[in-house]
Amino acid sequence: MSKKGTTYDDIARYTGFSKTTISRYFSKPDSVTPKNREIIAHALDVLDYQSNKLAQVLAKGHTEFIGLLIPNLYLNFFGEVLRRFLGSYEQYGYKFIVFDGNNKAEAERKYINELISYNVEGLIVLSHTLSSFELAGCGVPVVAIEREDKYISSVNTDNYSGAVMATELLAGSGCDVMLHINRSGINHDIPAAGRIDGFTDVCEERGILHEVLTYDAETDYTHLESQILGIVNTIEEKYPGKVKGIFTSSDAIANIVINELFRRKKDIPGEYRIIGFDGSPISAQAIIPFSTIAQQIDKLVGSAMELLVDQIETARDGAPPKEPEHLTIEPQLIDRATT
Amino acid sequence: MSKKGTTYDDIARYTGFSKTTISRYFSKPDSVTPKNREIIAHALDVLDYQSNKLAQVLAKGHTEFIGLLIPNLYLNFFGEVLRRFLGSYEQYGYKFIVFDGNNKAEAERKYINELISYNVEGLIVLSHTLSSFELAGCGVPVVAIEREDKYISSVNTDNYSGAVMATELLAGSGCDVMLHINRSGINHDIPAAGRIDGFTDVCEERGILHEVLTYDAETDYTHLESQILGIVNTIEEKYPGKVKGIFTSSDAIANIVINELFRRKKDIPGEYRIIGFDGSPISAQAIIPFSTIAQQIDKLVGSAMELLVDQIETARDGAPPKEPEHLTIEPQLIDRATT
DNA sequence: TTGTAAGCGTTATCAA
DNA sequence: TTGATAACGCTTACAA
Repeated sequence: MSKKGTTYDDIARYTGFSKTTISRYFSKPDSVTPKNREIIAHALDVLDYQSNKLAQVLAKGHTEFIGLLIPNLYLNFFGEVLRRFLGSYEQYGYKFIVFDGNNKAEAERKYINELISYNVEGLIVLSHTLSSFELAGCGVPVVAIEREDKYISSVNTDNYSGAVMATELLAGSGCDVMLHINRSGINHDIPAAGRIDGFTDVCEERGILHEVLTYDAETDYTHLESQILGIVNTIEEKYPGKVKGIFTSSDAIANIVINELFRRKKDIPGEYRIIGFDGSPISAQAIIPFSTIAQQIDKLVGSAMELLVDQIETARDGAPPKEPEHLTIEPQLIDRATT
Repeated sequence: MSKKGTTYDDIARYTGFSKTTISRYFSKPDSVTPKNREIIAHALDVLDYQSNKLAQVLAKGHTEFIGLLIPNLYLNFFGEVLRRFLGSYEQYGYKFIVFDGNNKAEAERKYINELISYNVEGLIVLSHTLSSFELAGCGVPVVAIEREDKYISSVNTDNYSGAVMATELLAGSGCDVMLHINRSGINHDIPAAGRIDGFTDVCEERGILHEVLTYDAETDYTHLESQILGIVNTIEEKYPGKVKGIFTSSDAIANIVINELFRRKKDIPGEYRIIGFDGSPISAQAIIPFSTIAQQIDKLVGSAMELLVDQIETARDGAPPKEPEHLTIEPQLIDRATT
């Protein structure tokens, strides 16, 4: 360290005490006489002491670091999640080392290794590139959020129940046909698959005409937009004159749909009724603030931290790891002008 | 550490070499015979060795940690900035410990102390709560982005030139009156003040009727929106029938203005011409994708990293800190349908 | 209440 | 090419 670097040794020399006493001044102040405490406090001040957590960590064994693996920050959802985790510092005292894996498996493996070698005590994983099986074997507690989670603990939004709420809201208002827009090739083991199932189940139960329309994994916004505009065309052509209820798998998509319908001067919520998913800011900032199924991000994050901290603490005690635990957070219906 | 924790000692014992040789195997492989290298490699594999960077750091003195202090992640700008910093890992190898100070000075001080005690080698500061004077005294190199920067190095968008571009674009298209919307009480020592100056200077130079309209620091989106809607009313009442050029200090505000004017079926870009600032996604996703002055976030971040890494390296050599350096990045005009 | 000494997992400096 | 040995800054028995 080329920095100042006042150490316990310096304080000890300056005060005439031993290193141990200085250490105890911090860890067990009561075991030092008030008078000596003052002496040490003074020395600390004079020598401008800055604690060195890293040395502390090495000696003691826990870093209070948590590794955070996110897929991107472009989507508001992940930014919001990250913000809550960072904010949890006040409550839990864990610091976060964040990596953006960019959906590249090799990169994510590398980052996990980096994280492990910095002795992170746990991992929060939001990216979906690596299998939970692989993650389970990385040597530290792992908690997943909204991703495939067979072999690791996780916290997920109850996507199925959210989809049911959305679909029932639309169905209840008497739509002639129900449409759901989602990405193609959604695998059944990821939580978000519940959005499709919930939609389909409600429609079938009620015997309403319905269809799931899909788009390919987007490369960027323009690509996504052009695909969605294509879907809007399809809908217009296929269901003219009918009252259409549209449930989109994200707010970003709902926004594109609403913009286009608004430009075409369609009647919302007369001919079209629309509801998104996520509860991201765009739902409130769109040309028509729209209804959405809001994920309770604070609860997702809060539960994830509780799960992880609990596992970290049992790991510290040398106890064997517990069975993976899966928590579920209910989403909330935000009813706005589009339904 | 309750974890596996294979160490050089274990490898040494297993192979019959000394700790030193194991260390050298990693740092100077050439100084170990190929044959012995194989032996060690094999032991590493068998014992499932995971390197311990923390111990390495303690011994060698640099952490390759950079502390990042951001004001929030709600604004897309900061999320995007964070994303680029995280992405710079590939190039520079620095890890980031991120804190969200939430604009609370006490919290930020505390976080800086935390960061220092984790031996971060440098600090990137985007939050604007603490003075650059205070930051300059924190003992490690600091680089600021888009904030007051008198006593520390910094990278800023050329806000003045961006405002000039925006204003000239509007003025050149023949507006009767020019309006600029910005927050009230902008201090003159922050870079963003250039947005007002650029606007005013161009208008005065060209002798165009102009006005700066301000709103109070927002508490949340709804609060901001209601203030902006008030401003839109003012504009409508004050300048009926005139061709109005509006330059807003952010894309978020431009979006609110455009939504409202669109709802009121105003002619854009006939009666109203609008340009935002930032280049955030909303400018492309709005009901009318709008013109904006885009900050080149990749360049801001790239330059900040170069500045900081340079300072970190001179600090490692024990050299005295250099004079603060101030870099400026030109923003880019994105010309869309609203101008 | 205080001090001694060993240890945490590396790297660095000498010798051999 | 390899190995002792002493750091790095702190914690933690165990003694005093």
